[in-house]
Amino acid sequence: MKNLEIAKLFYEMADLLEMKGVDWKPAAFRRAARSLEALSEDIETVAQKNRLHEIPGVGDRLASKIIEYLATGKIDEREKLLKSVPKEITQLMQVPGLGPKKVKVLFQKLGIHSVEQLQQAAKEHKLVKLAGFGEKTEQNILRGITLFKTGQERMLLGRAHPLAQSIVERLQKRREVKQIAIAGSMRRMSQAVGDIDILVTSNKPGPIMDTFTTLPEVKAVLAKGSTKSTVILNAGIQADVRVIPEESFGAALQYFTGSKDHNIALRNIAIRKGYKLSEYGLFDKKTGRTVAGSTEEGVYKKLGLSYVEPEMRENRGEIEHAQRRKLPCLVTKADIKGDLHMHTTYSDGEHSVREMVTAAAALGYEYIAITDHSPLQRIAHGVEEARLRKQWKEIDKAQEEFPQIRVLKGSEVDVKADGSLDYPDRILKELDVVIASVHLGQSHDNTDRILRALDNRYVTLLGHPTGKRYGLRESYQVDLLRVYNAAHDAGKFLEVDGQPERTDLSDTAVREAIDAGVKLTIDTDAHSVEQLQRYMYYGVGTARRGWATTTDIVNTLPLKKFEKIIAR
DNA sequence: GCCGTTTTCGGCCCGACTGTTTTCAGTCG
Repeated sequence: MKNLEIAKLFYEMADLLEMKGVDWKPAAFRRAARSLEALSEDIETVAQKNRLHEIPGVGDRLASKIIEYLATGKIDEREKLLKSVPKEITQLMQVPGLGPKKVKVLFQKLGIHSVEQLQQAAKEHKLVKLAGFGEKTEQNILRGITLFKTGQERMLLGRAHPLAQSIVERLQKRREVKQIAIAGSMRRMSQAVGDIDILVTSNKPGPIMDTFTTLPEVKAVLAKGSTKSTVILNAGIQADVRVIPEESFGAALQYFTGSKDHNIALRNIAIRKGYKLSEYGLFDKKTGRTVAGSTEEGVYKKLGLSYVEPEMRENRGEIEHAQRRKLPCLVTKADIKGDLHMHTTYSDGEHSVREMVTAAAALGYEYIAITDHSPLQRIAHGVEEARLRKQWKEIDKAQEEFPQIRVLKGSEVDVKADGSLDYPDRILKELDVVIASVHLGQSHDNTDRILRALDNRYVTLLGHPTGKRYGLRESYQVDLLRVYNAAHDAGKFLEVDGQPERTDLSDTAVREAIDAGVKLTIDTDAHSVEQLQRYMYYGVGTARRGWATTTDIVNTLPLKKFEKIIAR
C-alpha cells in the first residue's frame, strides 16, 4: 500500500506550493491527500483499474502524478519544487503558530530553513526586526518550538476520552453551563485524536473560560478569549473549549464534530439550496433568517438529509446515502448482549473468574465467555489442560452463584505456524467458544495458516484479525479479502477487538467484511474488570465507523439464539 | 488543481483569536 506514502508527498508539495505563494493548488493537493489517507483500497489496484478519478479531489493532473509516482518512484513537479525551496522548510510549517507567510519571510529575509536555525535566531532576538513580527511573536515561536519538539502526536481515544470526560464533569458543575458536549474526532470515535473539543452553551462565558484555563491538569494556556480557549494538558494533548449561544448548539455541535471533508460537502449542499451554514446555524442567504441551528437533526433535515451518526461523518459515501434515506441503523452499546473475549488470573488477566463474572452480571450481559490463553503463550501463563479443567469447575461454581448470566467456557487459542491450533480437537470440542488468534511468528504471510484455522470445525471466531497495535506494531501480512471469503464460507465470525490500541478489525475493514457478508463479534479482550466495563464502548464505536448494524454483530443476539448459532 | 440540479469558467467554508497594526493579516480548526 503506497496510499499513505503518496498522501505524505502531496501534503509536502502543498506546503512547498503555499510558501511559493501559489493560490488554491495547495488546498487541492491536501484534499486529495486526505482522500488517499481515507482510502482503504490499495492505490495501485485503483490505478490499474483506471479508477483514480473516482477518488474525491483527484482530477487529471493529480491522477497522472500518482501514476508517475507508482511507475518511477518520483514526481517531477516535486523534484522541481525542492530545487527552489529546501525540503526541511516544510518542517517549519509544523511549528504551531507558523504558517506559510511567516515561514516565507523567515526564509527570504534570514535564510532560516530549519527548526534549529529558527530557535537560534529567536533566542538572539533577530525576529523582532522583521516586518509583521514583534516581541510576542518571537516568544510564541519559542514556545511553539518546544511544543513541536515534545511532539504533537495523536493520542489514543482510549486514553484521551477519560481526560475529556473528567473535564466535562467539572465544567458541568458550574451553574453558567447549560449544555455541554464533546465534539471533534473524539465524538466520531476515531482510534486516535489530535485534540479534545468541548462545546458549551451559556449566557455567561467568562467564568467558564476562567475555570477551564485554570484546571489543575492544564500545562499551558495557548489562547484565552471571551468565547474560546485553548490549552495544553499535562498529558500532552491540546484541549479547546468553545462557548456558543443556546440557539446555535446543534449547528455548533455539527460543525465542531466534523470531519472537515464531511462539513465541506455539507456546506456545498447548503450553498446550492440558497443557505449559508456556519457554527451559528443554517441561514437563508437572502433574508439572513435562521432556518435551523438548535439541533443537529434540524440542520440535516433542512439540507434534505437524514440524520448522520457522528461515526459515519467521514465523507465516505454517507452524504449520498443520507440524501437517498439509505443510511444503515447502526449498532449501539445497548444492543450488545454478551462479551466473548476476556482473560482472568489463569493467564494474564488481573481478576479472578468470579470477579469477571460479577462485573459482567452487573453490566447486564446475558452471557460471557471466559477465554484465557492457550499453553503456547508462556509469557502470558497460557493454560495447559489440567488447569483448564480446574477453571471449568470454577466457572461452574460462578455459574451457580450468578444464574442470571450464562458463563461460557472458552479459550483464546493460538494459531500455530502451520495453521493447527494449540489445543487438540478433543479439548476444543468441549469448549463453547473458541477464539483462534495469531500471536507468534507474524513475520511472514499469515493468510494460509489463518484459513486453515478457520477450517477447524471447533473454531468460533478469529480474534484481532490483523494483529495491529497502534503505535506498537503494524498489521501482520494477511490477505483480508481471502479471510473474509473463508470466514463467510465456513460460517465463522471475525472479531472487532475493543482494546483501544487494537480496535481490530479497523473501521474500514469492518465495512469491507460486512460487504463480503461476514458476521462479526464485538469484544473487549478485557484483562481486568475495568477494561471489561470500558472497552466495549471503543469496540462498538469502531463497528459503527464501519457502518455495522445489529444484524452484522452476532453478540447482539439474545442468549438462546446465540447458543444456537455457535452450536456445531 | 478540482468541480458543476446556477457554471466548462470562476468559484473554492467561515469565523475566533492574536499580534501588530491604526484597520488588518496570519494562523487555526
